[in-house]
Amino acid sequence: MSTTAPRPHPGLTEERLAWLLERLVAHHGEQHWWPAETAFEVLVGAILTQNTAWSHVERAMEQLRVAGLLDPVALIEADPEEVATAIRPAGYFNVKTRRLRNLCITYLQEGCMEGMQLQRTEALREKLLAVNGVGRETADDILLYAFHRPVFVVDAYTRRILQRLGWIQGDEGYERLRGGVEAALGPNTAAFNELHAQIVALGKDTCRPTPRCPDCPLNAACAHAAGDAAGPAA
DNA sequence: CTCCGGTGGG
DNA sequence: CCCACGGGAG
Repeated sequence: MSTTAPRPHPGLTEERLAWLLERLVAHHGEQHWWPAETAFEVLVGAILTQNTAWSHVERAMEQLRVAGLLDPVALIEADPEEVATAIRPAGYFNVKTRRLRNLCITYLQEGCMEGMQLQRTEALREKLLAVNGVGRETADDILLYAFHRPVFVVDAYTRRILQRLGWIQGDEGYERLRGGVEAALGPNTAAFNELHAQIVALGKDTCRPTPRCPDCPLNAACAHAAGDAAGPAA
């Protein structure tokens, strides 16, 4: 029947993911994402945070707010140079200016939050992906954190952490990993919300490119901390 | 695979 | 000083 839904990932079990979420919440406390004022700001933040630290996004958002540009119509009608200047701290300011504009146009065409909320998740996802500048992760950020749909967001941190744990290979496709987590935890918006936020926190603070395993709340069960790091290392 | 990019941390 | 950052498009 479904040709788009990948089969569940064997290494991603409900037990493991529930354990992961519990351990991370115990270590960081609840993250209660998304850190934005309004649902529209979630869409803006989702573009601005592409390959960019959130601290820089916050400054860009504040400058948009001050300039009166934190509004879909204002963003579309504004001089692109003014938008680019406002979001400069977030980097990629020229591409992101175009992407914000593209997203705002679709947002208005689709009837803003009210109109889009009426659509089924898969249809809405396709509409978001059709926007130039919105890829799978950005679309899923929006679906989960603005529309509260039970969609799990896979990012670079997710891959790195799950791979080091030894639960996945690491080269699986995006949809495979998303589907794997979703199948294991069931359609649970609150769990997907918190798990992704916790994964980001761990990826930033502990499970970094050079991992700080001694400080990691997962090290007792982690293949990487146990020394199973892949590669020809001695 | 390459480009887009300012900013804070190591 | 270098590098990594809630990615995506051409």
